[in-house]
Amino acid sequence: MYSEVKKVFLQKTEVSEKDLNKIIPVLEHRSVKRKKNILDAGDEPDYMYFLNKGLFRAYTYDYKGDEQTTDLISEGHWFGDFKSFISRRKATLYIEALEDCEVLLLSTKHIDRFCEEIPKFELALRQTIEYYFVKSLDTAKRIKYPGCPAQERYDEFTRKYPSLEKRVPSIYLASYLGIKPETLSRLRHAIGAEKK
Amino acid sequence: MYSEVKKVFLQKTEVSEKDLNKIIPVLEHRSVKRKKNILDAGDEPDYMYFLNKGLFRAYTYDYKGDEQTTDLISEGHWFGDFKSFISRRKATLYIEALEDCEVLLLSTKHIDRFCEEIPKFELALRQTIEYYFVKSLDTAKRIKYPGCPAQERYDEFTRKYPSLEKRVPSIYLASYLGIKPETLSRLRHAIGAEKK
DNA sequence: AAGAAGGATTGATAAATGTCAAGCGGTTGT
DNA sequence: ACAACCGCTTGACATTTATCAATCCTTCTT
Repeated sequence: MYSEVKKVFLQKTEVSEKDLNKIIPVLEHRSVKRKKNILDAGDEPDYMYFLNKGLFRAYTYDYKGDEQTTDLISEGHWFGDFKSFISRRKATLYIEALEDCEVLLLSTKHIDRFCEEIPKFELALRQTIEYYFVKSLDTAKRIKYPGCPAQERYDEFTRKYPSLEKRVPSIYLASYLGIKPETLSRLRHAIGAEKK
Repeated sequence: MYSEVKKVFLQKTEVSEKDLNKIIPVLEHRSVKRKKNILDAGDEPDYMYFLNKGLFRAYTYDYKGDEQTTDLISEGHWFGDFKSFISRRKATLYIEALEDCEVLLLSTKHIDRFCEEIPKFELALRQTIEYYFVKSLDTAKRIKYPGCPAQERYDEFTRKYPSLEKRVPSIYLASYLGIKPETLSRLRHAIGAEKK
């Protein structure tokens, strides 16, 4: 149950085994069924989440009122509405399970306490936020430049996340890539044809 | 010379007047002529910048080798290659003056020292990074969703930064919006016609 | 002041992608 | 098992935007 989150802490941060013994016990556990949301816009910034098993997508509504998938979250990652967490304002994101999921929860209160008590935890938190900062810079870069064909973005995605491509339903992947499902379908088929 | 940076510190952070007296004296000053770069990809993460006067743009090269303007920086803001600064790796951005500029520089060494000596400075730095984090999330959202016409993005820009619209040369604004200069020109003209 | 260079406009055309509509499987629930 | 539904695919067409080329207009240089 906790082996994955321990591994991530030990490999990616400087938090010690001893500190982990304080953190692990306060983690809550939650199962989230497919199609259920673990977070909705308007929720208080009460938790950050760690994904043990399953797959989530984050989405918002665009200027037209249509859902737009902004992020895909796979196992072994901390996630949540970082913007909400940082600013301590209500969430603006929705986060939905694409598969049945197992999640560990760390409350904001505990996070604040650990930041005071465990210097390396504060560092780890900052690094995690920075990681997502850099990721969002890359996302901004990814989405669309004049003349950059959707093909390019799709290829990059399959290169980067080969395993996700099959797990994510086309509608959400298309939205994530900034295209329509029909276009994605055609891209995929065109590739098959190209390779003969 | 330092009134603007003082104002920003006092208004946007909890750094005290007394702390400022330690910070201001170590600020370096640099003039940057139009079309000159204050930062190039490959540079060491040695400084963060504060823009006193003028206008900068940040750019990178896309998959085709074409310049892409990723950011526009106006007076009264801290700027630099945050990704490079956070990770302490060489810069990947280019930052070019669009007008003759006056810049204050704060070295990474001093930043690290102030982080140790002035708790509120560390907080201010984190807040600044978080501000840009949120901004980059919005940028990612801004650029392109399926069916979102360039018009929409252009309108949003003029609403948000009415003063910048006239100062930024069309080629760079177009690139920032993710369209070609010709398209931007047509959009602008179409608006005039619409309003009759 | 004349010429050169670069930016901005305009027009014609082509390419990419969205839209709408229909049909095809596979899954789910009763 | 059957019907209803949902997600995916495919086709025809419309729209948006890029591309290419020509010209105009500033600004800068000499």
